[in-house]
Amino acid sequence: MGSTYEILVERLARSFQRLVPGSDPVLRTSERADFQANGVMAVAKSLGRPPRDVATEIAASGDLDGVATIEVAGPGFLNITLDPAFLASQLRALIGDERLGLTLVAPPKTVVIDYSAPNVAKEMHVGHLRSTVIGDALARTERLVGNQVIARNHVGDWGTPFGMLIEHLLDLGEDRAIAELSIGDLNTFYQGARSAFDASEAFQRRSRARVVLLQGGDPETRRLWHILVDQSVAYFSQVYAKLDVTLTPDDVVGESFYNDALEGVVSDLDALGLLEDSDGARCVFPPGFTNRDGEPLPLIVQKRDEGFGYAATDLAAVRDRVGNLHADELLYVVGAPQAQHLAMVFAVARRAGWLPDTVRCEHVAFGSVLGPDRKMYKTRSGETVKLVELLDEAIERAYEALVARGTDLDDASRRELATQIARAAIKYADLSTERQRDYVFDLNRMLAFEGDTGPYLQYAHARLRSILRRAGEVELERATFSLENTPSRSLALALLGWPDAVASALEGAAPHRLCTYLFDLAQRLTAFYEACPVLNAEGAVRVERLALCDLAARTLALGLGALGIAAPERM
RNA sequence: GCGGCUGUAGCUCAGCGGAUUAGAGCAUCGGUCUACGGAACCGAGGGUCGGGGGUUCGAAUCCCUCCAGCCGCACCA
Repeated sequence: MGSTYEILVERLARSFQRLVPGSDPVLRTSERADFQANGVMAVAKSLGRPPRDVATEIAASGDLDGVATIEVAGPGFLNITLDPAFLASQLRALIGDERLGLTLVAPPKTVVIDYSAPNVAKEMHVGHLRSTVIGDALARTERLVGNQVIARNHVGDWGTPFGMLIEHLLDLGEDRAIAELSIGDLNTFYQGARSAFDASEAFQRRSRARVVLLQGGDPETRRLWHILVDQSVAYFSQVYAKLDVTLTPDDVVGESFYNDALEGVVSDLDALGLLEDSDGARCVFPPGFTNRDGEPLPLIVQKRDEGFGYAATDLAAVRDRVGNLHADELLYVVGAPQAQHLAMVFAVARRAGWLPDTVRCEHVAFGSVLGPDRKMYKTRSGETVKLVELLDEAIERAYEALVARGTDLDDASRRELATQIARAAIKYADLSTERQRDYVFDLNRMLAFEGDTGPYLQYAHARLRSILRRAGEVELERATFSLENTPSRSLALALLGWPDAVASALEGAAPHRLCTYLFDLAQRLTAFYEACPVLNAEGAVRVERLALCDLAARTLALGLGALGIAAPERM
């Protein structure tokens, strides 16, 4: 069974397609009725008939009998109002349904999501926030609808900087280096390597020689490299735990993983006749890409020095994900500046036959996190801001707010709650605006308990839970859903829209649509509280109102969960 | 120069597969109620939807053009 919206579309489409095959009712929610269908005008146009005439015919078709009534309005809109009995039965069906009407994808798809991607031996900073948070929300939402998610944390664990990093590790001594890395002091380590490299030509020579050893597979060098990787991955895991992100060390499949596949990428492209030599570099020139002189733009897979560019790695990753992991969908949660590069990689992969048209492949691009000055978010001294420090500050502020409010929690619980609120604040602020936009990082606004914020939604949920706790045991199955007034009916309609909100968020890889839905739900709740006292009501009315509260609470919890945000019982 | 993204109320943002009076939050102003959790609710003011053209009965939404900001445009990933 589909959502209420889907049922309406399906039934309306019968009339529409009888008139014009392939036409769409263009069904939307409406302020004037429960739904409105805007597709009549287009149909009337192609038929050359007056729109109102066509609308009247569709209204009289009986397609919505037993479900809703249709009223013709304005130039030819169909205003649709659900029959009370149908509405009630739709709501009753949600009571025993853990997923609240959300149907599982059948058969499940395999979705590979590439996100987070920090660099080994480098601090995680705000630049990684968006990829991590958006990617994790998409992963959770995909799992919620039954898809199999394979997370790929494409960490930067290879390349010329590793010569320098390994030499620095040796200079520090293994023990000291490990100590520095294990406490997450990656900035100090990296900057130490950097300044040694900048200061000493001898160090530079050693670094270059070390790169050669690393690439040549020298066992001792590989061992040292592994130390860097393992320590970093352990640190990343701590950050993910603090953020409540589902990535694990198993999801780390770094650049180095593809090393053995790179030669194959080049030789296969060559065999396909796609490879061209340009200034000594081996390139593919996908159509439609030009450089600043209007000449074809190359995707460089092998550099003049025989080294492989990251395009080769990305192509190998596509092959692995499609060929070995059998992905039905590839999502790359990567910043907008990479748009051209990824578009070229995808284009080449398609041409090479490594990325069939049946596989959805999308660059889930996002804008930057800005500081108060609307420039890239940096510290006053111009350095990047550590992700953990950002989170710690948010936790501290949330904690203080809880203290000031005087909640009767023990300190450990208060800590935990503050952590949940802080995560909610930061994640929701990131997820709730349209991905492609830049947004200004403003803890005050994010942590506010009013307005369109994560904490507000958590609060809306906690408030419902409080009511439900006080109500005690109630047989919600007995709810009749008579929906006696506008606020309760409006709330009910929102509850029925949950599956559509999830579908829409997944379709556009757009978590903000889910945010918008949840915030709208929370707002309808406040209107509902005003008009419908719950605990003071009696009999069937009380049961119905409690049932609405229960459905709303569960919808909020499920929705927040899909975003990676906890829904605490009390606040 | 070419390409991409962004430009909607004082501020932060939805809406952009065209459709009935352009929505929300914050802020401002004015109200409500011994509160099922006042971290509340109700109401008001506030917008040439960056500018200009075009398509259409109808455009914030589609097309063209211009302006502004950010980003990308061959061997660092």
